[in-house]
Amino acid sequence: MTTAERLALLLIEDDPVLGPLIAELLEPDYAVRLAANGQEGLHLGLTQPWDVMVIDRGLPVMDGVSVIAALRSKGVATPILILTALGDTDQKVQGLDAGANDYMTKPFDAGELAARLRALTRTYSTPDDGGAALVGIGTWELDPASRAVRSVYGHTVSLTAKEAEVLAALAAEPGRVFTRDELLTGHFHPTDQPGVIDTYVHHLRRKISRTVIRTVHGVGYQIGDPT
Amino acid sequence: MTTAERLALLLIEDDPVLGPLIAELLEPDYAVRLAANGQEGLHLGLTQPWDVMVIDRGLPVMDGVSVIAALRSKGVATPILILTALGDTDQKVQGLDAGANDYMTKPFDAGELAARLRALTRTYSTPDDGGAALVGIGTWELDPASRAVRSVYGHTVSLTAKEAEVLAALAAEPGRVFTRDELLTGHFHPTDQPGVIDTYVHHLRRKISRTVIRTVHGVGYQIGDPT
DNA sequence: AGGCGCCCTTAAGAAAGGCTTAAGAACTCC
DNA sequence: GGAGTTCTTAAGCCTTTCTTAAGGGCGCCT
Repeated sequence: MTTAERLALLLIEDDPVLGPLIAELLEPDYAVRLAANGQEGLHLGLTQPWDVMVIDRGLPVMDGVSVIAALRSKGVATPILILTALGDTDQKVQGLDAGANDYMTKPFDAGELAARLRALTRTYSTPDDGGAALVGIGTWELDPASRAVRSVYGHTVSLTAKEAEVLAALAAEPGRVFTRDELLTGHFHPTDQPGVIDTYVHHLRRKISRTVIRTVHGVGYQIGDPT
Repeated sequence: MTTAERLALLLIEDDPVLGPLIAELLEPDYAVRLAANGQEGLHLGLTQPWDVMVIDRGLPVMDGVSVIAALRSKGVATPILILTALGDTDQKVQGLDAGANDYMTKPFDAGELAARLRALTRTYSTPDDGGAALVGIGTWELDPASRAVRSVYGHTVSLTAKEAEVLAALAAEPGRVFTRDELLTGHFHPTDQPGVIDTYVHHLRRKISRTVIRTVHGVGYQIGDPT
């Protein structure tokens, strides 16, 4: 397989025509899961790790903005692009206020959507001299000091101490593969099982993005570009 | 984790139809507690921390304006929006005079109510020339220097010395996370336990707003968003 | 294609930390 | 000196976080 693994994308769109259409449009580049209503989408968003979400604003029963607010309040920091048929400024502000990372109005250009999604899922890390590091994921940025993941719009989602330790350790040297034991030393109790790391990696993937941390089978974990 | 947790809203409304209706309307965005009369509402308002209150003007037994006046006299500065069926100017002035921060007449537009509540609960911090910082919540402004919370309508609610010290320390550097020990040094007796801080934080939350001060689990407290 | 590890995911108990309350001490202001 | 605040402490309860473990799924190698 020469192609890199496709990113997991959660699409929440109730329109029976537009939903499958967008899904098909994105399928070549993303593993798309379509949720037809807000409740189903919220549940999927909370329980599985995703790389990015595309959410319709005008959903029946549970509004898109409410879904985003609920996800963010539960500590999910995954990048979200919100779609709407209406384009006035108030709604744009409201969507971004609720915790969206980007915003597009229908009808939209397929190329632009693809470009915006690429921007949201682009990861980069800038190692710091002090050992701390700012890790960037699309419009998100991790601040190790306050253990918070912050978007450029000012919304923050906080990590727990251990989650932040694992992420910081990996981010300190982007590209390097760490074994579980290496990630344990210095930060965790001497008695901890290497399996603890697996759990925190899972937490981080669910909270931020499925692909922030790459698994190197038989060795350990890695962050940053695998070039 | 939690940043963007839902805000706690106290709704005091005696109408058996309108009360639950408004509550349901706001539930997606707020954790709503409905009080069916002024006495119950006043008690809840005094004993628990809230982010915002919506109070009906025409309550039986204890009038909405009286409830507001009582809350303010006890040092509660939480933003209050007062609702009424009657829209003449006198009553509007009376409500605001009593200490309300905003005013709406029934029947009202759900979107407008939501917008006004957002405005009342929006927090911001503005660094002062002198190095101190002002923390704003809706139409309130907290001035750590003079230990007072002042509304644009001229009402003030005062804090105690220790409450103001904690607030001032946190507000001096918005976004920075302070440990309990850092908050103790310089201002408190050398013998004081770090747990004192917890108590004052609780006081500030009850008096002003549940979310002015954010807890960073295992580390300390933080004010404002590091924008 | 099959077997063998490794990894993912979940759930649940344990531990730690924070919240809330109440009550006595200290302080202020008449 | 007395009444009313304000300050401080501490204890119990509650929430969050940490840790372990086990089952199922998936990738890798022969």
